[in-house]
Amino acid sequence: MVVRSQVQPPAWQGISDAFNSECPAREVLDHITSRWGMLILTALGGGPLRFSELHGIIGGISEKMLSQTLRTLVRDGLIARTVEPSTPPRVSYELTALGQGLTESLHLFLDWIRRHTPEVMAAQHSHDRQNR
Amino acid sequence: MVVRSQVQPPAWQGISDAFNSECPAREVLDHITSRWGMLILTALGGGPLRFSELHGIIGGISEKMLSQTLRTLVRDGLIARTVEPSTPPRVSYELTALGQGLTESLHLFLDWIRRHTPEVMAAQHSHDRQNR
DNA sequence: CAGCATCCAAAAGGATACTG
DNA sequence: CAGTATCCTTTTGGATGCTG
Repeated sequence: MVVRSQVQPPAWQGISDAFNSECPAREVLDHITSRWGMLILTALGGGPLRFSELHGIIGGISEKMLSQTLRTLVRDGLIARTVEPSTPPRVSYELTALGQGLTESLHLFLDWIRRHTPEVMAAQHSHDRQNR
Repeated sequence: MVVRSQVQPPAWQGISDAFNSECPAREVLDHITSRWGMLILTALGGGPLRFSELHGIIGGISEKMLSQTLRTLVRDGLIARTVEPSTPPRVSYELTALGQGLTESLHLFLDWIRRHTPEVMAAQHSHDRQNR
């Protein structure tokens, strides 16, 4: 998942460590900003949800990718998985304290997107007219 | 780039429109959180940079992906491309007003990652020991 | 320098079928 | 219900070579 570039200087210091492809922060960034990671984390911001609820809320995700992304995020300590041993089994996912802190900055980011998507669409159309 | 799922209800209303795979906000989200988009936008937060400077700063990116991602972000109106007609040509990229606003929430997000990467790594190792 | 075009390898991701 | 396993398609992305 992390690109290993051999030509990096040994102790690169920049605006963010994530610029360094060797840094573990880059892996964390990749997990969170993966195609479905951000949507899953944001969905759980409203409280615990079960597998099928997540599947219903997030449009277009396959069961495979939901389960796969959840596993990664659970391993990262951002999401907790709870199993109620019943039949049928009830499995719910919720943000850990760590994940909770993350989603606060995440919400600001998604809010920005929601508010400014019209401007971006306008820019796209304007750009497409230029290059016709 | 956007997944077209036909079973979405016509007027889905959720926490964020990005949950709807039909919504243009999802495309904007994908562009920004694409593998290199976030790093490029953050790098430009410090001021205008030329193509080769970006290539040097962002570890592991190929010229192809840099150029491709830049084109998308320019089309989205987040980045401006300026050409000085000289030989050799000097092309510089900088954030537009729109892109500037975005990077503010982006910085909060990357800051969180930088501060909490150690906790995530600890969680990963703890999780790996559990499932050994 | 700042790229685009082409080709190819690798990874991501979807559909389907199946399990406890 | 909550997944896993398999297969297969699509997408991503790197390497290389070429251009104004």
